[in-house]
Amino acid sequence: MQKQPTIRDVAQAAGVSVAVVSRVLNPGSGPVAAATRTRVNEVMQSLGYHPRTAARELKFGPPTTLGLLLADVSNPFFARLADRVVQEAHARGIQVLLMTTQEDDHLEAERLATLIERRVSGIIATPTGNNQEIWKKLQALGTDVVFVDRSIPTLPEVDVVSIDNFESGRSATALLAAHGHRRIGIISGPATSTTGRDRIAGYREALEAAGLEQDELLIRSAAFRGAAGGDAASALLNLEDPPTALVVANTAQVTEVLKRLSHAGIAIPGAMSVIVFEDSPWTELMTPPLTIVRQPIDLLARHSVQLALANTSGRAPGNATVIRVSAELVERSSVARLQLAK
Amino acid sequence: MQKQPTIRDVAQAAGVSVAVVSRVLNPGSGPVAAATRTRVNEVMQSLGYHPRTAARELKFGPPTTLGLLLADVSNPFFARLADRVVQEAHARGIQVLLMTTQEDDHLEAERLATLIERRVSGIIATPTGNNQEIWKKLQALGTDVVFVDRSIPTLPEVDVVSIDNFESGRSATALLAAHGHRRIGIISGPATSTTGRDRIAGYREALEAAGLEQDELLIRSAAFRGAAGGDAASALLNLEDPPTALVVANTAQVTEVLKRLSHAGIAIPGAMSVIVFEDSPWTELMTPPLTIVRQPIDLLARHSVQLALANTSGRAPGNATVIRVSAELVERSSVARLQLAK
DNA sequence: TTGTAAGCGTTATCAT
DNA sequence: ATGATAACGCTTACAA
Repeated sequence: MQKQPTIRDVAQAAGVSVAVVSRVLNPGSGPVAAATRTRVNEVMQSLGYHPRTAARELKFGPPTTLGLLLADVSNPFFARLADRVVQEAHARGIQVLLMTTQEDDHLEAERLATLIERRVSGIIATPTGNNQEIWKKLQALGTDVVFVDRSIPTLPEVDVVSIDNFESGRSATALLAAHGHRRIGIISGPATSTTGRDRIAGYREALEAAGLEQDELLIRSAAFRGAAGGDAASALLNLEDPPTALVVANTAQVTEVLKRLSHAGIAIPGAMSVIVFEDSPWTELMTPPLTIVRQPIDLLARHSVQLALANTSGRAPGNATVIRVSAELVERSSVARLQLAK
Repeated sequence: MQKQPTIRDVAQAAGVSVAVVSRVLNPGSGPVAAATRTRVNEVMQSLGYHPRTAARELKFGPPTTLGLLLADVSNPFFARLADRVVQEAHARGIQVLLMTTQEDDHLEAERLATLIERRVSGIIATPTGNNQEIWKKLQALGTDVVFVDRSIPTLPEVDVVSIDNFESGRSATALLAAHGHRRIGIISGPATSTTGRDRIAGYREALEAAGLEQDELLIRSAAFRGAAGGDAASALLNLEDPPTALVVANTAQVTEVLKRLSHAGIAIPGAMSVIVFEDSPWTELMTPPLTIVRQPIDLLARHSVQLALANTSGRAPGNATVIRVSAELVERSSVARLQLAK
């Protein structure tokens, strides 16, 4: 346990002033003789000197840290997003403070408070939907806020990066309709989430285009986490006229749904066609391999980091950047033509 | 974009000195009249004041940030570990700086450098195995370093939290031997990783206990990431006397291995029994449900955070804390009795 | 090319 | 109970 050397120690040991040391630390900041530079560098080396970030940040606001506020990192989708965001950020010399909300807006508020205190330059978040005043304040403070995956409709001034949920919901549903299904169920996130809302809108559009009747009973909003997805599945199965096809619009819910189907002895795709929003490697290893909507996580991450670092602080209100990347419908074997024979 | 109010602004607006404001900010630090306190609080509220962490950190070394340096967050095991670590840390008011190495020791060195500059109080890491001097230096600097999941044998002075890899490898292998298998293959991490090393040691022990011959050809070390696991599987299958059972000792490799088996038309568990170190929900949904070694991620996370925050800086060398939690062998259906009939 | 000194926002030690 | 004021480690005019 040794005491950390400061810039002053280095200066003294090298026989120069702190200003000189600072200049060799930040190259562009001023002239320094080549000989002095190497000498100072040597001293830093031998002393094991490392400039202290906290002290640096004190001078100018630090565009050196990004907040990443996710619902839940144990969800593979968010985990991979985090992985990519971290890599993108590091490539630009930016560090990432990771926080989770567990979909709890109270926790979210707490996290945002510490993010404010840290004066992070940008925040990439999957917002719970509440805490709107805080988000506004953050922006007013000059923080670059980017919503990823979902957004808050009543906060149009915030940048958003997500897939085209409407189109994804539409095309998934259309695929099922094209296979002859007339009773198509959809399990989606909470009604407050734009993700769920847009996917359901796309779903409705597809039904209409296919001339199918819309039945509100077939539309289930379930919490993102926990067993809610499974409960929704059970409810659908217990309908007097149950669906023959399912769009499961959330990663965390898929496993629950599949468990229920399996327990109920409902075969995929024989008795039930399934499409899921998910892209884990294991979807391909299932029996049968699952037809999925693949989200381009790399793109989501790249755009998010880019926006969060854009320093668009002083822009006119109303012109938020909205980036919608298209998701890919990957057809495998969990969707089959409807068996007309009962 | 408004300028952030400082403690001085608050003091002025409240008609008091900065010292008083500081005292209401840090309750135990000194007396302040109840009336003044509420007035100051009101002013802070209306001004939207938030104390700046960077300035605080400048004074005393900040036990307020933890570095979490993982190989890869897209790996579900690490992702869930990250999730738990973040929650544990937040519960104690600590923030987490997330970094990844991609198993690249050069990247690791860079990340460690920034962690040093940030003066984090502790680091939880899955080390690549190199950069030993840097780890030592970190400790000398008083940083609480904790290796999780794996460790570096030549760095015995670092705290470690992991499952009992030896026992896990042993019991998994013993289970296969008990099912009559005599040719048991193991695919593990790189030989440099303690994780792989210990699991293989346990594997050997089990073979010996069962009176089975050890064949080095059945032991495959493969890189943690990429398709290496699949290649190892192929190599094993091409042996003149191929194994009838497999222990796959790494999360990321499992999917690759299963793909190869599937492509080769080798049925599980009919033609090949399989045990994997993995605990994603999907292992249960596979056909057949996979027999797994389940790692108690919660415990790993909790102990790691605890150690990383223990501030054991000044302890005598040599008495590093090593915590081994036991993993659970969950028997499902991917292990079957060896079919003697060829 | 190098050195001096004044901040950055906060806490802590004195006095008052 | 409150108020000046000196740190903390670094950057940056401005001087030399």
